[in-house]
Amino acid sequence: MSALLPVRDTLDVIGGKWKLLILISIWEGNKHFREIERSIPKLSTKVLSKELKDMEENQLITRTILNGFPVRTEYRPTEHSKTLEKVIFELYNWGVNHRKKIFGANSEIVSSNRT
Amino acid sequence: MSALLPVRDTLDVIGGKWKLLILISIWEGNKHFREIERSIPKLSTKVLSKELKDMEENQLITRTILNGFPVRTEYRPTEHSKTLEKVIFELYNWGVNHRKKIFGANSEIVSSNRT
DNA sequence: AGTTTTGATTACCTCAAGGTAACTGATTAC
DNA sequence: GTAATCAGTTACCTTGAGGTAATCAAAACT
Repeated sequence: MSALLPVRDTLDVIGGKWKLLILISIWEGNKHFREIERSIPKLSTKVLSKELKDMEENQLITRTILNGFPVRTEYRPTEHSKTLEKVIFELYNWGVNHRKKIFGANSEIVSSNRT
Repeated sequence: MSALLPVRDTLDVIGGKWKLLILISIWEGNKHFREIERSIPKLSTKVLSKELKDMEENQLITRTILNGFPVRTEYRPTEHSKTLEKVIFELYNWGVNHRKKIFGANSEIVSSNRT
């Protein structure tokens, strides 16, 4: 069944290692390239650059170049990006519940095997 | 922020190319290995085998071996798996909306560049 | 004996996401 | 002139998900 296409679309938009972290960083108020980069440990400029492009294409953020002294770019979240909050909340919710189901009581202790 | 850990968990469980297709196939009533395999074009036995194991670990399905003639295994969806329906619906919903936003009117025509 | 069907496992290959690191170009400050 | 800061780009490498194909074991049928 390809009623799954829209699901795939969504997963493409928020999937991958960095997209959500970057989006949240921008939601939190980080506007400039280096600012966002510094707010996320281990994130490289190459990956950030690519992800920001993707996110702009998907209309999750806007990019504005401020001409001036040491050249600044400003990234801002769109209203459209805010509609993701509900989706993310559902994913979060299910995840919390799933952890309880799988690990029981000690959900916090087990499985910190992710970067 | 690692409040994203549960989100990652959820994405791990439903992410990847095949997991949702397999889950839906089982939801639809397919019970046996070959039956599931045949219901999903291009899915190889190796991948199916691996995904079914993952899904069993994540308590989305149960596996029962029926001893008999040409050995049969029975896969069945759990109640826990049903709690994913809401999540999938949200992903679907957002995806549909996103398509409209990005492609406008001709959402159906554009971007069938996925297998 | 040989083929078919079930449910897999194993070895090998491919490809894209992501990681590493060096470099560009513009401008201001030292 | 040299360094620093901003916003990237480019070339190269690594890793893991997934694809391909052969093989295994057990029983039933022919």
